[in-house]
Amino acid sequence: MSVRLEDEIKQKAFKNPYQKVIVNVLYTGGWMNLIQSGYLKPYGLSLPQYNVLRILRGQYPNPCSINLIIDRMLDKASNASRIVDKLVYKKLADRKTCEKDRRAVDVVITKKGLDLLAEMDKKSDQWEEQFHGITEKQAEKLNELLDKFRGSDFYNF
Amino acid sequence: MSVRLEDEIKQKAFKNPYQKVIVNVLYTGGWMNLIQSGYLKPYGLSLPQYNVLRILRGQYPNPCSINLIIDRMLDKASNASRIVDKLVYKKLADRKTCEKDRRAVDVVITKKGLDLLAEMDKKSDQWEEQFHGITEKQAEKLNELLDKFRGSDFYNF
DNA sequence: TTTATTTATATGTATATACATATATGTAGT
DNA sequence: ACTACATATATGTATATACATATAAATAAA
Repeated sequence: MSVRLEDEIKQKAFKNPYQKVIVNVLYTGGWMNLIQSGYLKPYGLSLPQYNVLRILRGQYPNPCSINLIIDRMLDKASNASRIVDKLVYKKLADRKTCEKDRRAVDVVITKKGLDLLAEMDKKSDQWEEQFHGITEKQAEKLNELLDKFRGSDFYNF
Repeated sequence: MSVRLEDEIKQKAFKNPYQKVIVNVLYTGGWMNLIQSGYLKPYGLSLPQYNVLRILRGQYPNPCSINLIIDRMLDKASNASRIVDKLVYKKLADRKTCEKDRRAVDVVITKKGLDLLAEMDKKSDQWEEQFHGITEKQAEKLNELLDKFRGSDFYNF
């Protein structure tokens, strides 16, 4: 039941292992997104909406500014305010102008939002088990290699 | 100059290494996309457009059907035909109805498309070196772990 | 042959990202 | 106070994905 990447994308082979890492990381990310979407769908949330909602819960009962949300988001988003729009529309979050700095907004998760996340938490362990195809030691090694791989960041090509 | 994921996304810690792998893969993918976009931008191509163009070159001088393109694409796209639209508009590809099966289309890369890719090839080695922060052996190990990680696919939650 | 089903592609809609720019408020320099 | 600049957020545009559905051609069934 092994799933070799070369098979899945029907490519002969890679020029070198680095090329394969590039494709492999993107492919694995896409695969995870698919699974994650399946998990989120019954709750009517997109992945970015879910992530922002969890960021809001992380600060609760304190408010988040849009900048704080952007800071915490994985994929830098210039549209955090539009994602918050959706959450506010669904009444999962409240937004009002910040008293101290009237340029900023205070975004807070609502009771409805907290309840929804609590509901989702019940299934999250079960969901995460899909990703336990490797041992804990291997997962640590994988993280170490990914971190090191990104370390090349400073080339700044 | 190490770039620990916990620092970058300002999170305390992860519950377990599996959770970190999930975030790490997505984060690394986003990081790669950023770098890749920087590389593609001067040529006026988006990443999907670039990938499809390379698929077309891979078949040249034979034509590709939309289905073949979808098959070869990393991230299954229901909109391969719209990406081809853009390439045709930029005269990087030609599209015409297939003679043998008039439901299908024959998509072929143009001379202009081949020239563009040739131009880009010159810089691709230089670009890929950004991803050589690990040794070749480590890259192989990384691939092995990612493959194994995805092996859990069959849970089908 | 007529009808039904499958297949290949295209299109419409909602949501998302990336990028540029607009707007309003805050802050610093003079 | 006045001006210049920085900051926080919002908005517009182009492109992309995911999903559902439409259209037309091919194939199978009757």
